[in-house]
Amino acid sequence: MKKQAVVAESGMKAVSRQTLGDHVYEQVRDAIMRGEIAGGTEINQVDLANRLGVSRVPVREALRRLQAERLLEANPFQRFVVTKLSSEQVLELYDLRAELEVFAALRARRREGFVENELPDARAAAKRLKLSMGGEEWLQADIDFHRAINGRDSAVASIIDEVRFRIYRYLHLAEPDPARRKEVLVEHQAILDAIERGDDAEIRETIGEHVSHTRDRLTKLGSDS
Amino acid sequence: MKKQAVVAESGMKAVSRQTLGDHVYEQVRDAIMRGEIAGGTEINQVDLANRLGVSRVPVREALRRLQAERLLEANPFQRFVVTKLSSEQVLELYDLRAELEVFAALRARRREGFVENELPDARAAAKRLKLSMGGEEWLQADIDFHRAINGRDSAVASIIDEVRFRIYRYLHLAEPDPARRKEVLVEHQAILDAIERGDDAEIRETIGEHVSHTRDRLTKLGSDS
DNA sequence: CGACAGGCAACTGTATACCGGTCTAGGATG
DNA sequence: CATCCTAGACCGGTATACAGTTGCCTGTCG
Repeated sequence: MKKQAVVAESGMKAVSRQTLGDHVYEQVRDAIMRGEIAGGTEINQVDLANRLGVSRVPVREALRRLQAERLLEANPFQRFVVTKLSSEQVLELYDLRAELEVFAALRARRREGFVENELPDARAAAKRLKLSMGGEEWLQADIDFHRAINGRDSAVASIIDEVRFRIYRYLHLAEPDPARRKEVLVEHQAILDAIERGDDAEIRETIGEHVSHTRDRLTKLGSDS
Repeated sequence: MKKQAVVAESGMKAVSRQTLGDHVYEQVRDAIMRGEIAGGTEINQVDLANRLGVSRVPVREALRRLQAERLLEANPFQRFVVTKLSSEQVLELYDLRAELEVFAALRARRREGFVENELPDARAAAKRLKLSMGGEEWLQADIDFHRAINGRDSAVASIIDEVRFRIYRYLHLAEPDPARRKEVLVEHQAILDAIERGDDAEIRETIGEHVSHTRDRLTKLGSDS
């Protein structure tokens, strides 16, 4: 337990350090997103701290952050609980995300340097998607794709991320189907083309298509918590 | 300093307790929103803890929450800094809020019980606005109005709140002008009418008007941090 | 046999003391 | 004058302690 202030010793480029709190935050967030911790689960701080080999303080800070992002709720008697979304809420957030993605894409395209920086990244992510049709990498590539067309480090992009975090584990259910994945590739390409062409209406339409298709799948998967 | 776990002794209805961390969170958040702590200001945890009469632990938790909401920025081993937004960022967030408000209003109106619950609240808030043309209460009434038409406890509403928190202190500048306030009243009434009538296009338009007017004022106020 | 009071264990929120790491202002040094 | 160095100031993190809640377990009593 004497591993205090662990500094990433990689290159001389990684300026941004990570605190233990950051680490805990990511671990828990990812576990929730992957669905490894079911909605409604209570979180035991001491247990979590032990499991991650840290003390309660960084754990609590991480949990507070997750609370602020609404991945956790504080239940009546001050216990953190993994937020459980009703299917209505999932759909609401999903629609919201669609709205935000369109908004972000339209703005990103107009930004200085988008064509030189983000667009190639989006293309690369689309390519990676094509390559990993069945693999683990698929979801990450999907995320990267959307992040690229949202315009990185814009305010909207960070909010989209937040929404994504909240619904990710429910989306999970809708995606692994190979047939659907093939469709996704086509839809992504359509979005890319639209952005490349710079046609606002077309951007709006293609993103809308993409999102509403996934939405339909979510709806079909029915209404368990 | 023996005021631990202070329970609200009001009715037997107030189930939710407030932790000291909640208190710190609100204090700091409101101070930032009111512009009492300028953007770029560094925050000293010990100092803040002393000033509020609590220990460092709840302070740190509160700051982490504010970090998650992007009212503060943190780099490890440096101080928390009050986020400073460029005028572009303010405008981006403002446009985003417009988008979100329309989205939220359209959805809220369709919801069961909206006409019976939120709509009257919106009317009441509009009335309070009319009464407090110059007063302190104005801003609170404005907030209440928007919250009501956003549909309380929807997911979108909470995100709108978050956006509002971030830009509030900049909006501040645009509003106190009496002439503008009179306009706001008219615009609010138009929104209310549109919602009451349930005409989607009109809702979209009236909210868009309202928001873009404020936006214009923000733009005119120029680009200081 | 069931209801109920008391007690105990498990947790949380908070406080306090303390440590090592990091950043920075300002003085010493060349 | 630029550069280096150093002494706080401050932060992230650990360990520990303690009060207040809650839920559960249990023994008692009707």
